Amino acid sequence: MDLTRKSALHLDTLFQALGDPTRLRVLNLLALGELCVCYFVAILDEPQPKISRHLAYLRRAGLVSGRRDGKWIHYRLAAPSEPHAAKVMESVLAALNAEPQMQRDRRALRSACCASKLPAVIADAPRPSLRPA
Amino acid sequence: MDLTRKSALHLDTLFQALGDPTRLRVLNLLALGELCVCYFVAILDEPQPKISRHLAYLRRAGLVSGRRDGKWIHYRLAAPSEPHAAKVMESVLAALNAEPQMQRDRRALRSACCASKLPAVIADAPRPSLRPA
DNA sequence: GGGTCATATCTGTCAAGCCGTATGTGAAAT
DNA sequence: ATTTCACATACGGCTTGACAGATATGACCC
Repeated sequence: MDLTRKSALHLDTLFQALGDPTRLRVLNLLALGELCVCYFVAILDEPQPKISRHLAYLRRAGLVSGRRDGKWIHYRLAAPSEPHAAKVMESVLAALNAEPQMQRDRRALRSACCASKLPAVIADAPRPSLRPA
Repeated sequence: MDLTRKSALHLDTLFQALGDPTRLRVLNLLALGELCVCYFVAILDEPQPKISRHLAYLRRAGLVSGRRDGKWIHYRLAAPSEPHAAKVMESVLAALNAEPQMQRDRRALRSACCASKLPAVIADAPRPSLRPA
């Protein structure tokens, strides 16, 4: 499996990748910093195969890249190389920031991260280091 | 038929609407000003039903609105009401501006507009008044 | 080695999207 | 009234995408 990002990112394929609510929720969380898969599963409360499929889609579209770390795979945002596309992504993340659902997700991630006792699914996973609010 | 724009424009549906090359080409031309359908057909060199279908899609997504004028129907961009979504659209149009294909389309429209002799398909249509370059 | 955990992929099903072709509609012209 | 013009929509076929559920991979631990 190739965990690095793929490709050219023509604008229409970029938008296809953005055209799904689950993928937007994933990107929204990634804006806070690198995360491993189990965090998406826990925070978004979706089945693991569903999360993995959407991550693979985002990877093929070149929007995220993954890095293996023992049992875990950490994903991070991959800024598009084309500067205008990067600008678009910037405004997209800003727009996500304003949505109530996305704000809830971010809050959930932040509090899960600092909690003394974690839910079982992510108890052993390496703690992400989130961007400061 | 309802030619006005529709609706709520949640971000994922916005991006679904942007996820097709023909629709991006249509939006790119509309950035120059209001246009009637036959101009899209002529400039993009695509069959008329195909253009109409994509215009209907954009209309349902709330990105364009139409106005009847005798036999012709003029379409224009409809800026999203939500300010962050409007920002996104702004950066999208800027990104389109940078693509060679889109630049070709715009040049083709500009020269078609000022030509003394028009192709038959748009010869009788009202001349659009484009934004200055 | 086997077992377990985190993650990825396969399988089958269903809805949605895109296309070309054919046909419908509404306004103008004859 | 019939025709014509500009545009919209309906129909059928093909492709893509989303999902749930089951299974495979790859790293770690015993």
